[in-house]
Amino acid sequence: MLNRKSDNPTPVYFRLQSTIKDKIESGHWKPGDMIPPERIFAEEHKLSIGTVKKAISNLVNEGFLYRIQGKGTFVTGTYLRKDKLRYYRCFSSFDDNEGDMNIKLLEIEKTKPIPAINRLLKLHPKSDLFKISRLMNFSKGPRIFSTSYLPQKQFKDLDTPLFRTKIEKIALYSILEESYGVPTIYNQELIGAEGADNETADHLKIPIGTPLVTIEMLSFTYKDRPYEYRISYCNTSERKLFREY
Amino acid sequence: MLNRKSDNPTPVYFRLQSTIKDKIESGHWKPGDMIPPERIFAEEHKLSIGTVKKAISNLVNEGFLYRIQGKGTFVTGTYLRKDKLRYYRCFSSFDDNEGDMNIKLLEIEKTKPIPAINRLLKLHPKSDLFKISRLMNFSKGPRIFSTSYLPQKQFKDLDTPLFRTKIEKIALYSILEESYGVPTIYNQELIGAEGADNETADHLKIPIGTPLVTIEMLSFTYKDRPYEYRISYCNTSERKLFREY
DNA sequence: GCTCATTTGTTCGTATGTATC
DNA sequence: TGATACATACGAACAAATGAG
Repeated sequence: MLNRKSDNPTPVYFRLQSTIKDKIESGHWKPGDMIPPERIFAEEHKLSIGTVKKAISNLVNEGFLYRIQGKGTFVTGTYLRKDKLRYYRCFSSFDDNEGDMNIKLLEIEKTKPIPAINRLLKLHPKSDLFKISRLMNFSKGPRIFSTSYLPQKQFKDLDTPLFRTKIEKIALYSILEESYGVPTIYNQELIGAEGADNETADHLKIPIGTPLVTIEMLSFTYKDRPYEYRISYCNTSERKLFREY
Repeated sequence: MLNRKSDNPTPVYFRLQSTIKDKIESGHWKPGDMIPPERIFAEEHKLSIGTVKKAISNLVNEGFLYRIQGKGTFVTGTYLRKDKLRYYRCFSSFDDNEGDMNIKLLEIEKTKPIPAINRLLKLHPKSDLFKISRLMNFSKGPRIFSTSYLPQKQFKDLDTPLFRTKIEKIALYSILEESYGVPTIYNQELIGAEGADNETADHLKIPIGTPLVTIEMLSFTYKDRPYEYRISYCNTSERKLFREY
């Protein structure tokens, strides 16, 4: 079955990796699921245990799986990649501690397509969107005003009361993963600075024109599929945005 | 020598990893150097080749080494980690191409200690610094004004004419690695927004008060030792700063 | 262009240790 | 305690790339 020679120079362990990754990306195995033990893979594909170990440990390194000795091998969800993926943390200096944050949902509504955003999300030009506006508060008041756009078709029912209450308590990416099986694999960002406009100044309780950091974020799930476009306006007068890489 | 049992539960391959890493971090093997072949490690430490392979491939995954089939195993320099470490790229939109950049050296001089910076660089409060000011130009003019501070003691002769000409042609981190054996392992950043002050506005040829992205960066080499503090002011009106993670 | 020694890459298989339930 | 699952370690055989001669 999975055998070398013939005319395919791809290593066996690599092809096994691909078949496992496919089952994850197709949703056959979901975040948190236990996949079959190494022994089973070895028997089914007539491979040595070492080759199976290599395939799995590569997927562990790539972040798709994690292993617990004595228990099994499991599919990684976003929450486990969080260290790498978590959005900006807020610090007042390099040696500061991170501040606490809470989220207020301002609005969640269905909107008509927005050409530039539909294009970024690789959607049909006529696909409708969800628009979610939120305010992030730190100790001394509102600091980040963000608006997210998601495909309506992919995330039905996101505007029901159930989700509205969840959104203030659980990170948006957790909801999308748990309820829709869409884990976050990576993000892209464009960062700029702008003076606060009327609406943003109002939300953040600052004078119009105050310099803000703008972060446009595009989030991707399996197979490089974008699923959220977000633009955030950050008041960094008290706390700046921290990143390590 | 490297043997299990006794009363040390640490895996053998892990201890071999540590001894190799030590030789790299102490400068015994420098970026670009070839380390001894697997066979030698196996013989010297009386280990099987598989165990040596595991230790080395872990260090490859951690980014300390890279291997070329048929040639050998080599110590990684910053230039090979560049994909992960390179500073912000400039894009006008998510699907844009990266713009070209050139660097102009404004000034390189010796300065007295600056308490806040000496503390961040973990230097003695009386250690003198180098101050390097540069201007990054993109197609449509100057866009980033940055000032770096480095320990004078660690980077002697950085203000000689030889380095002055190099700094405009080669990235600063390459110079520090090649001439002083200081590769970059990771960076920390604090990001904020500010209105341009007098001096910065002058350099970037923009009105005073124009919103700019400020990036404070702390660069680390082996063993979590900071070696550079840099503050950059970025005019993002044409091109924003791009990151993927 | 070819051969050969060297070095890493792949795959196999076995035995034993250790964590979980 | 036993069954199960992953972890460590050993070692052999062959493949594939590199570079020197």
